[in-house]
Amino acid sequence: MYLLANLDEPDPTRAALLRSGLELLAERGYKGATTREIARRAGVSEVTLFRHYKNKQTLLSEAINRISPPVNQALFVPKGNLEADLLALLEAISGLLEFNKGFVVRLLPELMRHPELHPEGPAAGFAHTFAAAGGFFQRCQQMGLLRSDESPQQMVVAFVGPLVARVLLSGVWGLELPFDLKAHVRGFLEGRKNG
Amino acid sequence: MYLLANLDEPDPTRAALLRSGLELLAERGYKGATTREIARRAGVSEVTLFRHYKNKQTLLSEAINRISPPVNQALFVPKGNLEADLLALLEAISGLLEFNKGFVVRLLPELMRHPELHPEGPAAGFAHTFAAAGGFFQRCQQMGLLRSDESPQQMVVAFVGPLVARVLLSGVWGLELPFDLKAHVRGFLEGRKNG
DNA sequence: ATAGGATGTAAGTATGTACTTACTTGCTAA
DNA sequence: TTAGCAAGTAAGTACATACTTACATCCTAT
Repeated sequence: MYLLANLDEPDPTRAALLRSGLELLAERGYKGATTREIARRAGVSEVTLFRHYKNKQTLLSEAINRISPPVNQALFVPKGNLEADLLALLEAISGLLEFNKGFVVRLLPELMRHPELHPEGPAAGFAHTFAAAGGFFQRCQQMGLLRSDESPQQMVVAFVGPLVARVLLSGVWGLELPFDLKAHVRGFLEGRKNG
Repeated sequence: MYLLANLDEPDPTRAALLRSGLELLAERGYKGATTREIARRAGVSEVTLFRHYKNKQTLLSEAINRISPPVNQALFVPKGNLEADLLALLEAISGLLEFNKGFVVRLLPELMRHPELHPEGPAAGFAHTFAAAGGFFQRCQQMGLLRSDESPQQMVVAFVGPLVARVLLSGVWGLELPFDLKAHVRGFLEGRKNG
């Protein structure tokens, strides 16, 4: 069960197939996600899978195009206390990444290998979330809370990037690095705040 | 041809097999890296592959355990001008990541999926490089150049993490974010330097 | 010259996988 | 009660893959 997989499919059979297809794609890759196992994990027969989707690629492609990361939009609006706002944002993203770490790290590269699975370009959900974070920093700059000698996008990378790196290092090499969110906010902020 | 794949194998047939095995593992995943294609790309017959390695897993496992990232060790010693030292370090790591980005992003998750390929734990090369970067920051703290309210490891993550994240975002979603190394050093340093 | 070692070619085995066809079962709506 | 729809079971097809066996060829060192 992954937070990122918010699939929105009323038919329970199709929903189960989409979900298990996505899980297996992340766990075992495109070739490793066999139709037999997708069906088994969804609790239906393999024949039923092929009655609902004309082939494996169609099923997985549909599942991927329905992913959307549920980040609370309110967090992208600065409320005044910058340090508190940043910490809340960082905690939300960190929690989401932590909860979905296996999923994120394994699924994304599989999508790189199989562009035919997302022909409409980068999944809309991710691009949107990223843009929202950029908007947050831009607003902080306009309000004079942050200096403007770095682009908002660069700030997103500098602020959130370490979390992504940590997920990778932990997932791949088992390197569980201590990382204190408050200290990161402090270091980030002291190097960028105005006045 | 990847910088990260510094395989050190004198026998040319074995070297070619290790290299093409590693490339295909990154490009197509474990299942997608077929012995037929590994042999073809190495310029030998499939039978020769099995004469040198008892099976596919042994070949790929050996290839993985020989990877070592060639980072110049001298860069991990602070020379005095902290801003210049950090920039040099960041540029070296950034260049290495950029040059190998497809490789890094695709190979690492494949290793997560197949722990049997690196049974001895995290590949020595990576762990060593990471520890060296931690040592750099620790020395800076001892010399009084950086504050000590963050651990050296946390500093590594905050400093290098954004580069890793950028490689991921660019490779997976095609999001080419501008990222100015000098500005990152400045922001990082201003939030952490002493005095 | 020749023996040994590394390689190639041809063929084959066993298995797994995507996908199909034919027939049966059970639930639901008229 | 019954027609129809969604699902299951059983079996099979066609193909790819990991790995093997048997035999021929070439190059090199003695």
